[in-house]
Amino acid sequence: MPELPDVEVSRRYMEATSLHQTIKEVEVKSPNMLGNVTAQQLRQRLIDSRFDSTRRHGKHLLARLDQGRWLTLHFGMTGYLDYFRHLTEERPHDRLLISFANGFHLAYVCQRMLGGVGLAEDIRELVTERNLGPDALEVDFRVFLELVGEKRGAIKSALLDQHLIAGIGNIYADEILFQAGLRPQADIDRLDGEDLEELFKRMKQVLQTAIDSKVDPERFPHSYLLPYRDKEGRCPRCAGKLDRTKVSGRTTYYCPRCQPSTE
DNA sequence: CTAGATGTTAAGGT
DNA sequence: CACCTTAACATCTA
Repeated sequence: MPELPDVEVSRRYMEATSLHQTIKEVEVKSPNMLGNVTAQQLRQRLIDSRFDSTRRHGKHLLARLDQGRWLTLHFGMTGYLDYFRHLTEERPHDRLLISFANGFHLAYVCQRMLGGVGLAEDIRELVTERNLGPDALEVDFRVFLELVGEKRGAIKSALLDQHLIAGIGNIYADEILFQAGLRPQADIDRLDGEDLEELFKRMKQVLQTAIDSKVDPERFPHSYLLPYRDKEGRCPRCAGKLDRTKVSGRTTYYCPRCQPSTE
């Protein structure tokens, strides 16, 4: 679930469900997911406070508490939010459970526990602490060029590097490169200004389109790679068989015809 | 039973 | 230093 578009959709979900309600109870179900706070500190900060706004930076979601400070959530590979009324027995993957005065609950669910929960003074603190680059939806072309220009190696590695630009993960890196017609393994040094401009535009477009589609692959444009991203998958543009390889240690799908080698 | 999965980081090698 | 690959984290599914 959780790359930039997924986190943005979660942010809007939280915004639509969980603001301005007094927090009555906080249960830390998996204390090992807490980063820079203890369960006790987190409970103390949250209980009797209310969320009054949310922000996102890259794959991090932040919610401001009206008594100061921000709750920070990272979803790892399997995290999401669930706002619901009735608490049932079997919710094995709830890691943090927040209960509001109106009787509803907000659960931070994370099966694989690769994410994390913490507190931050403000967004700047989080960005500095995690050494994050600018958010992929906010970065402008000039800065994008500067950042990418100081990297070497495969272009996909640069897109995945949260310290360079924050928000893009394995799935959307492949989608962006497919839309830009660039091979994921392409050496950054071999890309010209036109390639980089196309990449920048497609990065914005793909991320925004995914958000607008509520990250539901069925709503994605038919020209998108994502639904075909599996063995036996075929290119939505030329119908040729996709290639599968590893880049930056991550499984990578691309169309060898529509994403020509820069050799 | 095994391999692999949307993330991040540490460790070792080139 | 900068890059690459691998393993590890905890858990489930094909």
